[in-house]
Amino acid sequence: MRVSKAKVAEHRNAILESASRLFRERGFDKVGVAEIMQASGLTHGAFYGHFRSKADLAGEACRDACAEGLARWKKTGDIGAIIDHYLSVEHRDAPARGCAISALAADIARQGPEMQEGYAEGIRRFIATIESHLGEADAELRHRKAIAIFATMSGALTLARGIAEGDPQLSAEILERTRAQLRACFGI
Amino acid sequence: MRVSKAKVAEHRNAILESASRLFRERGFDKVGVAEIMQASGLTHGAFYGHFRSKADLAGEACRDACAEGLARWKKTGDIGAIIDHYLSVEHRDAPARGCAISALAADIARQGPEMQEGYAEGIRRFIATIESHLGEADAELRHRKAIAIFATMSGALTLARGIAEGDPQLSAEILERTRAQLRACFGI
DNA sequence: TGTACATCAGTGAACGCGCGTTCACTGATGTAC
DNA sequence: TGTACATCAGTGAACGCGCGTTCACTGATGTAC
Repeated sequence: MRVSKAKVAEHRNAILESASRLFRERGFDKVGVAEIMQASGLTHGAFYGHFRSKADLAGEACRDACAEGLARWKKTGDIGAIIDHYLSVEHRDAPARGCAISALAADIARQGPEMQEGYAEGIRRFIATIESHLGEADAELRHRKAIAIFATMSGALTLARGIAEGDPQLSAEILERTRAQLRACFGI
Repeated sequence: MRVSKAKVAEHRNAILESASRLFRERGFDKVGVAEIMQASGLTHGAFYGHFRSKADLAGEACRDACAEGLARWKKTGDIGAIIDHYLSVEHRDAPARGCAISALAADIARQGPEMQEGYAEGIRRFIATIESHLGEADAELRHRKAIAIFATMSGALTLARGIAEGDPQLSAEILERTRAQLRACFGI
């Protein structure tokens, strides 16, 4: 049955939110259209009234998740606090509400260039945000440092997540040591 | 038709090799049993004479790929050379023959603890190998540095791979800047 | 060494399953009068 | 404002497809004599 225009917009947002959450949690391929729609309180058939395809939704959900993460970073304001949260056990265990870049990296690498472009834009913005928080005067050096910091953060998080259940001790150690090393290396 | 014992061993090795290569290239879920068997010169039906399941093969292939990478690192002997190769465009574009930790991280995170354990063991060994190449005298600090270096390397490679097609310029930049920053930071 | 037979690796058809996607239908919404 | 009708968001059955896995069969290998 037909629903009001306000409801349509609500439903679209619900689908995007569910997808953004579920994709980060389990990856594009492990989440079905039907599951996303159920999580949104709808049936699978209604999906194609909102999005052209699952891939189309993935692109939008990815962009949304990036924007959400950036907004949180910008609100925090302090690079030390950002790193501490990023490399925390809490962030490791809650990918659904965490950094999209880290959670979706592997999935994106296997998508087409179109989708990678949006993702690259996200990476650029995250790096720029780190840059804006660094005390380094030399712009060139500041850029280089920001790239390395982001690579280190996302790398450590990915490693920690990969063994969170299989070797929780090493997982926590990677997060903790990387945090300490980043602080020491960049005087944060 | 029955084949000789030597052939059986050959076939098993061929399956492991194909799987190790294909899994790193495209991930566990994007490679089918039939494709692996075809790449090994066999038909899909013969698979279950060699392995209990696809998951079973994934575990063995992952262990093999880790061992292969470690052997290469140990042969290189110089941490600067290891980093330069790891963060090269060549390595980025050849995941099939590259570091298994980086290529399989996302897949492993979604597997059971059993598989994660073998993977964690691989990470430990890679970190230990980096440690053995560092000039740092303090053991504690050496360990910390090795963890951070490995996190940085794998993180930068993952980011670079995620946007290799969508933004090749940023992709190459991430590799290059991270290389320079690692050398500067750790005096390599 | 030669022969007869049991073993078993490999083949290819078939199975059940879940997936993305389509579509005829339903009934509430929005609109024209 | 009230009514009659066109619109269209949502439903749920159905589709085709590819996947992991099973299994009856084949025929070369390995073995017992």
